[in-house]
Amino acid sequence: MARMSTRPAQRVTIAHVAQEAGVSRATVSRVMNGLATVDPEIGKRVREAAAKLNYSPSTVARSLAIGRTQTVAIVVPDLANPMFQETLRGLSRAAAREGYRVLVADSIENPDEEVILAREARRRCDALVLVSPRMDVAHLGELLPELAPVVLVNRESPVPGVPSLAVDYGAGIRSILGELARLGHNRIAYLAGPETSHGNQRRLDALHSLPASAPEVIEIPCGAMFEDGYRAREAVLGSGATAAVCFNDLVALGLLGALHEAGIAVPERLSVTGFDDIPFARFASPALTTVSVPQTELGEQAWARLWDLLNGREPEDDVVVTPRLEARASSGTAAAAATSVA
Amino acid sequence: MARMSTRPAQRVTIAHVAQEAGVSRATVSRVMNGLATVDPEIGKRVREAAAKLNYSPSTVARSLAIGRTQTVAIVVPDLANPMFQETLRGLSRAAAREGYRVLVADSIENPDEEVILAREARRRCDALVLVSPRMDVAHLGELLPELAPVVLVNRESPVPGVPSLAVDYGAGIRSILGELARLGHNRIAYLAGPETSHGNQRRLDALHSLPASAPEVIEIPCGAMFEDGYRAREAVLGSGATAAVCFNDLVALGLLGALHEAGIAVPERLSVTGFDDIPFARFASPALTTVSVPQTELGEQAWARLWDLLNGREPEDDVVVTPRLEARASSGTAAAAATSVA
DNA sequence: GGCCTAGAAGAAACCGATTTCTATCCCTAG
DNA sequence: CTAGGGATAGAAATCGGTTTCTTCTAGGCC
Repeated sequence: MARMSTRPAQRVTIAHVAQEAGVSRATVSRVMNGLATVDPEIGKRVREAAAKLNYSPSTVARSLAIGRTQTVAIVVPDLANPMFQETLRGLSRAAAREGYRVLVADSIENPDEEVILAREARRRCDALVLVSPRMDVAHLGELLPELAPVVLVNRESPVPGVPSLAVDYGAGIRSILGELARLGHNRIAYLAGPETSHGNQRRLDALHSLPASAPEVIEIPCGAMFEDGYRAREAVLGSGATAAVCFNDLVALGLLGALHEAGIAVPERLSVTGFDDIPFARFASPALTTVSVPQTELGEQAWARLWDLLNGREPEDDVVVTPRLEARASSGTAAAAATSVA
Repeated sequence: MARMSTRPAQRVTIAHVAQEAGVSRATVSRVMNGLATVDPEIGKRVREAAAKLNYSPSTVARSLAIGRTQTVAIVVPDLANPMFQETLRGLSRAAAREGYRVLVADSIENPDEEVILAREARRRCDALVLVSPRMDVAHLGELLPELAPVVLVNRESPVPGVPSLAVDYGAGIRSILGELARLGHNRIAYLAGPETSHGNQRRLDALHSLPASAPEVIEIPCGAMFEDGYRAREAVLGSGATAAVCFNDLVALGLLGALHEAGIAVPERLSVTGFDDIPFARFASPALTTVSVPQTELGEQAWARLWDLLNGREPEDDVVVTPRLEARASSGTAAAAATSVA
């Protein structure tokens, strides 16, 4: 049987080591944790016994005894999204420096599942990071206290004492629109994100409260993924807009791909902008004009807040990140684009 | 104190619920797990007590008692790499269907750290997935038995009984070279990946064992990331090659970006190919010619193997995926490109 | 009506660590 | 010479569940 060769030996516990070394379990524990003063001779004997038996302590038993798992969970709406991957990475690397590990839970854009997942994930871990929760504010307000310690990313906290690292989506949208206005665009298409997305709501709020002098904005329902942007080409072209402001970079890149296939010059006939500044944005051709959200850093900041909370310290103040405009080649002056209007 | 509002109430244990319902802890456990036959009246009382106290069982204690954590770990060399993100996603979603969660560990391309991480991660979880381990084959062979149940992704297993999901990198490279040869290229640059990457070794092996009729290959040290490809432009142009075969899609896209900035036409003056077919490849402009590795599916397959192992079943046979050529717009016929040679 | 059995719930052991409490030993100081 | 004190290591309680074993009750059958 091939499997036999890989079957691990019967688990070695602290009791086995204690017996082998001829000491009590307490002493083994002390030696393994380098605690108290233990006779060097005994310490040596214990370590040798542990090595001989290839002992490795049970993390689960240890967690139960000390009341900590040294693990935090992160709940994201969609693991396929580069933004959430960045947050995960930032969190994971920052937490690792403190010896903590990260458990991931992917709600697959399902707000109900999200609530269940968050509860369940929290029970397994010492703390929780909720990224862009899709649940409505009522659920969120109800849930947060029982999830504490918890940190919100990409959304404001409705509960005092729950730190949040938010992004000023409105400012981001306004800086993009400002840039496009400067370039002479006065008819702009907005490719909207998922309706459940809090970030999309904020972008829409910003669009709806623009001064009268701002460019006209046509809203086109779209989505959050490549494919959504790719499929939106005709809707955008049909709108007569000279620029397309996309919900995020993925949508923008999808649209760019579709435009390229149709031989439509960017930015000559249509300017395209994204949101987030994912790593690919800079390397797209044409390089994508977008606003940068330092998502990796938000992941690291989330860890810093959690670490404060876990140590009973008052966490640092909430942060509202203002995205920075990254004007690149995919946006240009609104020129003869009007010819595409009927 | 703002923090007070978020401090969770003293943990509610099964003993509290038992007392509240006036039954034993054993009965509460039976009710919570829907086991055995419990008097409906008592069941109701227990459930009410649990609800009233807002009881949620300790996963840690439960794990210790039943000897399972319902968690698996995945160790990747670099969380920033879309390929590994895909594997993670496939694994996470497949495991979730069985009620399992995933712990991530990022070795940041450090083979020593990788060994430590793998051991540590395994202790916390029921099983382990090692993705593209960078450690040498001796370490790997030594480590795998003690990590079992474990599954390898992107690398063959040197230990019988440890399932592996490998990619036939050689076949991938050969199909790319075949396509380029067909297009008339006879001087090709290979932008090599990290030296510790097993996948890179395999690609090199394939390149070194080509028939004499194959195109000439110039090897250029590069890397695995965007930036590496971006920086490689001059080396590629200086080599006089008419096509650049890149270690992976990231490198290819970085190179494409650099070429675009320099106004060098792709594929007219230089054909560029990638490896992996990450989601962005199709949407790049020009769309990237590459070979597809179904990494999400490998993640799902990894879960299937682990699930078999966890249930004492013989896992399905190892898989060696042959990447499929995706000929797109970034490769074309080798034409007047020879003019770039001195 | 009495005996046997099945079923339901409690008591207690267990999972594998940590940690408090206690007992012992040895050394020093009065 | 003995009481006090500090250092070590063992015994036992604890963490919060699960599960085996035991007890008790009630129902069925002769």
